[in-house]
Amino acid sequence: MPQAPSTRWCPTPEQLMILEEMYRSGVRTPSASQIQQITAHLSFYGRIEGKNVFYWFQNHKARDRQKLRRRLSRHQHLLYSCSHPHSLHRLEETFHPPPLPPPLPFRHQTLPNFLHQVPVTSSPLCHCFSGGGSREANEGLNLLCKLETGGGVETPARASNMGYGYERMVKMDGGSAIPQCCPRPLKTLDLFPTKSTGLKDERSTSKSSSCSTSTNLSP
Amino acid sequence: MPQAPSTRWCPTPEQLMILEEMYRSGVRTPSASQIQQITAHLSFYGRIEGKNVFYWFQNHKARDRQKLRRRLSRHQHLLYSCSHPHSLHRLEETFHPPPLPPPLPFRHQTLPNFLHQVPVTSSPLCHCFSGGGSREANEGLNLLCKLETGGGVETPARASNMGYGYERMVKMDGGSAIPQCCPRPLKTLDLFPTKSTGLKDERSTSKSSSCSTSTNLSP
DNA sequence: TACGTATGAATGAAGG
DNA sequence: CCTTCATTCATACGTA
Repeated sequence: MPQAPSTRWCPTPEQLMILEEMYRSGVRTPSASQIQQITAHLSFYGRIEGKNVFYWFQNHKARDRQKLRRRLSRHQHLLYSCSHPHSLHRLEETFHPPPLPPPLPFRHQTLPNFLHQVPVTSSPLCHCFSGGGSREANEGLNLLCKLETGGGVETPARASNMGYGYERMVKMDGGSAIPQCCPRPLKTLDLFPTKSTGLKDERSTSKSSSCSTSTNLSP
Repeated sequence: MPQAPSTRWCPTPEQLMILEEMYRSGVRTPSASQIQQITAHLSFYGRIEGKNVFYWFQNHKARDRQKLRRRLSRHQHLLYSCSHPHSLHRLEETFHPPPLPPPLPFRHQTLPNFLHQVPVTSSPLCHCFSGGGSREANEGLNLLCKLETGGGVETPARASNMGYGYERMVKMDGGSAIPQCCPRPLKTLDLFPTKSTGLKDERSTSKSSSCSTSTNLSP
């Protein structure tokens, strides 16, 4: 049997190749229609859904960035100790030998074609998903910049100024009408009997939390 | 050590259960005071902040909408392909029946209640946060209506609002955008034509300086 | 058999 | 609300 209703999508070699090619070409965050097209095309090589494409790019980009960040921080340490801030800028160029295809400046090789809507492409598929170039193009540098500046201090304040959504709301409310009752579930409100079945799996001991929706009790 | 300063909140099973129950009951965008109350209650089951509740609802709502959209979109595709047997593109949804876990159905059993603005709540907690039932009530229908109407045909110019995460695109593609992507790598296919009607569509093209996909050599 | 890695998928959190 | 990012979960696969 070919396979059971595999729960998870797995790219076929062709699909993967194409996806990577596109990524290399600069596609990082394909738009709705792009994904649609990509999906349509890739579906020729095997089962695939839009979300797969979406996730693929999302993950790929994130991981790419992650690696880069890792490396950067590592090297940063070295340089940092040398107390030569300006050298950081050349960092990436300095050390990104060949391990992974960094957000290379595709701009000057393949993308331009798309930008002109000229079908000339190394790969038959790519030009279809050109998207824009500049954005992705800058992305690489941008990332580097961000990383560089952020360096070791990541995630700025999180409590101070939460953001637009919630914080603001709270402010508006001014904290007035809500007389936060008791810190514990009111007796009357005992809805769901807290099953003592031990659902509390919670890896509290773990360093962080995880959130697996219980909806997935699969094998 | 109970736990390190976990960076991220993760709902305990109880919290999650309650939140879901409330959501099912119609709570979609709790007000500040509601959030506070909810938070107060949930805090009994574990650490939790108002913003967590806030985000949870926001994300959950979006996700829920995604599913709906996806559903509709799939439906569309089916219909589309039916009325257009000519369509070459075989959408994944079209030919792979039920390979993936069905996006469990919207609680039509519960929603109706709100529609009547009847605070019928299966859980004792709910009534505390009933807020304006009607509001949420309409929200549900509203969403459905919107999706249904917009889904089918050439969606006016409402491509702007799509889910997030991933489905945002699915919606856009709606049925109009899909060019004729052959099931196999074409030689010269037109890039995404319909791109975006006029919405922001910030991505691919850097800043929509003026043109769309064309040469957008950065400044 | 037991880890370590790669990666699809999911979701909390923000920014705007 | 929309979009993106970061983290994390779960699993398949490889290697010792």
